Amino acid sequence: MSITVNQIAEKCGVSRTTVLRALNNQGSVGKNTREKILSVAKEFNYRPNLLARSLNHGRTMSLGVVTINVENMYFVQSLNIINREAEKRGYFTNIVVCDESLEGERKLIQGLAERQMEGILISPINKGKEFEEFLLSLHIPIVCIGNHVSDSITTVQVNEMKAAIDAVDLIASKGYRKIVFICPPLAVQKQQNIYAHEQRLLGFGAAVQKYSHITSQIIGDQEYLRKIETILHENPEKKTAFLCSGDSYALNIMRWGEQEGLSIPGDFGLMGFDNINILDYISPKLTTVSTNLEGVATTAVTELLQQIDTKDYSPKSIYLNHAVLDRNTL
Amino acid sequence: MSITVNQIAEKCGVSRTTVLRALNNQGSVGKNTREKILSVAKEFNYRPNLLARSLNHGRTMSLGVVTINVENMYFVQSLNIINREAEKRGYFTNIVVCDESLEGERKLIQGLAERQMEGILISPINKGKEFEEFLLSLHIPIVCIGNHVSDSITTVQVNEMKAAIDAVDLIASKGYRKIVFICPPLAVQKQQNIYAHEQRLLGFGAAVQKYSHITSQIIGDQEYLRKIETILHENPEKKTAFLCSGDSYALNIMRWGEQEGLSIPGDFGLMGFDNINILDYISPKLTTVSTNLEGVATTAVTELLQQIDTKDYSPKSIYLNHAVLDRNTL
DNA sequence: TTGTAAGCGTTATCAT
DNA sequence: ATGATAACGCTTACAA
Repeated sequence: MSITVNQIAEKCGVSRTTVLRALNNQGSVGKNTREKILSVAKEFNYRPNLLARSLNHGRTMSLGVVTINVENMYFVQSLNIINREAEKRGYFTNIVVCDESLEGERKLIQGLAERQMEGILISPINKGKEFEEFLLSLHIPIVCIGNHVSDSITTVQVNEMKAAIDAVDLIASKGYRKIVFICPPLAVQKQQNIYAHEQRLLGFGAAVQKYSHITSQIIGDQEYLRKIETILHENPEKKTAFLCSGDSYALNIMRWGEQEGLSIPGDFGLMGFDNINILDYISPKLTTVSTNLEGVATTAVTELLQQIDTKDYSPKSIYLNHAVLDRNTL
Repeated sequence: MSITVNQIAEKCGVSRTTVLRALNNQGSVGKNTREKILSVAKEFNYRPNLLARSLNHGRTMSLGVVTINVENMYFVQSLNIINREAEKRGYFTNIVVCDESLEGERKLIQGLAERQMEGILISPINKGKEFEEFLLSLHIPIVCIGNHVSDSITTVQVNEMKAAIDAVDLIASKGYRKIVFICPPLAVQKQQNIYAHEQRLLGFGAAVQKYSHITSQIIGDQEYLRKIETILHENPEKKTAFLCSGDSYALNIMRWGEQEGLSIPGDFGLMGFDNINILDYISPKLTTVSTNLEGVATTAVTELLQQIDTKDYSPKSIYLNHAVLDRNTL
């Protein structure tokens, strides 16, 4: 605990108002008193208690950011951007990690609200009516990044469905005759928010219909490597590509392919989603879709700060553009 | 803003003391009053203001963690661990990002202290007497992870010097005749805390002396790729290995080698430091040194929490064991 | 130039 | 079973 204004006042034999005036350089203070106050403050390392300050003027100048899991890589890239943007505007950014727990995410959001964060950014793993109501009940500006909870909550995202359609079009244009979509287990949909993946899946379904000569398949479970193996064995002649709803699936497939002595795109085509930053280190260069995380993050903070400023929390849906990155695995 | 205890009291026509008793389920409250209070609280989404609560009993149950840059990968791996460990003990973890700015780091630490964090974890990029005094002046438990500031500040780390010696020994045992150490620009040492790298460099120097048949060289600037090229051209017959003080240098060298059509370890040996988690996705498997981040992080939180509990902030230096990971690039 | 008093929302102590 | 009061550290009128 550092010294308080009251203690300084006592030590200097003046009132705390005077101390405040000296410390904050406002109002007028006698030269001697000012000097004495400042010297005592320095000597005892006076440091304002921001809890007290915030408590009385009702502002903390702090934002909360809930992140799933820092090893996840996806959302992590946004954190620097969010932080930089918030700092420019004088806000302090508090990041908390929910470690993939649905319950944990709720508790953290609650905790941030109780700590009087002025706004919260999330890429939520919770979903559903109850969660929506929970968020709304906080009466704090909240912006969702990537994952959509409800139209009553502001969301910044890319059009994932359209992105998936573009991805399929690219694959089709390269002459593939079979496209397999790899995504998270569909069973978790009931509890967990995988909106982005769902949208991509929808896009995939819509897109493959356009190509009557292309067969399609969906793999939605953890055993995808084994299934891929089967597929490649059963249709050795058919030019097959795997479209992954997430680069990390693609990376695992690359690693597996390497072990099996398969070449990409020689033996099969591969495409990811998200353009996570570790792709820079990986070869061959993965063909993927950039979901414009930088743009999404920047827009999300800007929107959040604007809601705080204007006190207008009316929900918006903001869509940014994605980009198909045609690299070396198709 | 949610409803406050006072407002509930007013609405229910009772005193705030009674409201508190009802909300916290302690003391005795009449059945009717209790029900009324609880229903009003629920209706208006009562949420305790933790700023006020903390102000009152002087505890925030929050820890601050300062991270350099989430793209950096090195420290990021610890964040989940820190968070998990702190949560077990009932603490809330606030992560802030300093974005590689020396000034930023100081400001953030200050900000965390002003927000009454009960303890702070840092892998500091600042160094020197002044910074040390700054940290000490906060009178808050602080634990440094990896980078050392001064013996007056508790630090949890591995013996980097010994680790570097072990690395050199491994390289020597594989028959290399020239070892080149790649590290950050030495010019930044004056301002920036690169203690771990300095220690590794010292270890490197000490180790190569033991081998009279091995020549050594140190590259401490950004142009290392060009210099490596020159070295390989000039001594084509000499078996050369590059020991990098950080896996990301090694990854860049791998990428470059690939572009140049060089094979590892065929054309040169390569070894990194830290065992960052993206190595899992990279092939060939990089030979490196694990600096036991998990252990360091766990120990750091535990130590921090202990200091908070016991109110004994006396500085310690805690060393954990490293492990040389002999994989496929030597 | 300096001080007094009330208030932010919560809690703890001591009454009734 | 309920309430009054002071306190945490800071801010902001409003005096003097």
